[in-house]
Amino acid sequence: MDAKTLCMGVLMLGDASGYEIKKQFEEGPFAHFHAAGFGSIYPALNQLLAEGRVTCTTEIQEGRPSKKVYSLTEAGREAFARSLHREPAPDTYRSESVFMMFFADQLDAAHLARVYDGYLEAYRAHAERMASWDVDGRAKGRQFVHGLGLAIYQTTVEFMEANRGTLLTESREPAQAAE
Amino acid sequence: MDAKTLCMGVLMLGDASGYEIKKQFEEGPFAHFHAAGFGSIYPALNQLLAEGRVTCTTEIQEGRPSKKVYSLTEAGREAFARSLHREPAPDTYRSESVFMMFFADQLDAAHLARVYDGYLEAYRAHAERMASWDVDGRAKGRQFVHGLGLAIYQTTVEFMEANRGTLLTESREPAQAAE
DNA sequence: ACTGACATATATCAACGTGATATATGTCAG
DNA sequence: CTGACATATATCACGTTGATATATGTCAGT
Repeated sequence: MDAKTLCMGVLMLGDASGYEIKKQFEEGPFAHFHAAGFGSIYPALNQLLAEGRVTCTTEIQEGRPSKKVYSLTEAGREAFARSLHREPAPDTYRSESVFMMFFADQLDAAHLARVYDGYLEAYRAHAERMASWDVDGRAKGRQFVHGLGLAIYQTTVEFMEANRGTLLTESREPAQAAE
Repeated sequence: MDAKTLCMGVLMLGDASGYEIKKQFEEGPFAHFHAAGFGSIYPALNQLLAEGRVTCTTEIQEGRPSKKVYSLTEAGREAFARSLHREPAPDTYRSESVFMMFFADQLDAAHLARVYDGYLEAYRAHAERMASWDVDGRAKGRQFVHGLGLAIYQTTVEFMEANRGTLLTESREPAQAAE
């Protein structure tokens, strides 16, 4: 999915600046199944502007730098709908942490414990944050995606809590406290 | 994780050609948590060769094109161990299908059903393929990663089977047979 | 009053990876 | 003998990633 479609998707939920779009991919409803950085968002917004798919208004704020707020045009909504009807590319999932856990035998016990507990903690935080969202009254697609993401996060946390002992050799060395 | 480390990881399990390394990321034990294409594998192998981390032997085969089989050197094994002890980058997961499902309201019923069932079928196939692997006697990291991947695939399949009706409007239109 | 840490905000760029394409050998079914 | 498929290596345009630069303003500590 190209950055332009991703930006249009966020703008379908409401007007936003480049900075706010990035936050949607970090903390918002898209966070668990897609990402985007400034390096792709800003060029994408400029292209969308040149193509007439968004309009841009500079908003002067008090106590903060000004921001450029982008808004989808009718042409933008149509282009987005067309993008949604293409064939989806296969999922990609990449985890350096899991790659490391795969080679647990080659790892220092302390490093393995740090990676493991860091990973578990990150997923626990994701699961808790998602569980706290209220999706009542939202579009059914959004509710479905929320439920699916939550189920996957919870499964991961449960599996890792249940199998921690099988991977980490419970040593009494001072490698215990995760940094 | 850079392509060089990924290639070294595969070579830790045994000598392989570039083509075989790619297959490991498509069908092998790494398939569900990392990917790599020819465009990154071949340059990575050439760099590893130049750095003395692998050796290369051309194997002439009957009934098939010759292949270049790569083998880790001691320096390669050490470099790999160092890579494993760096801080892991956060996971990235990206799914165009889930992005589309998020916007279910904006989709044709036929397209939505096709995306949904295609996705479910793909995950069912992954789950079945992984369930058929025998990991007894393998390294404990490998067993752990296998169990985690399987749990996630199964959760996804179960969630999608249980919630299909909530997202797809069960119409009696001829949009039924998925292409 | 000053410092450092943090949050908001836009923008750019080298380095890297993706996905498509080219090339070549050989099998197998129709 | 044609087309589809699998094996096998290689390259390249394009887009993304992750780091860096720039700037404004708040807040807590010294």
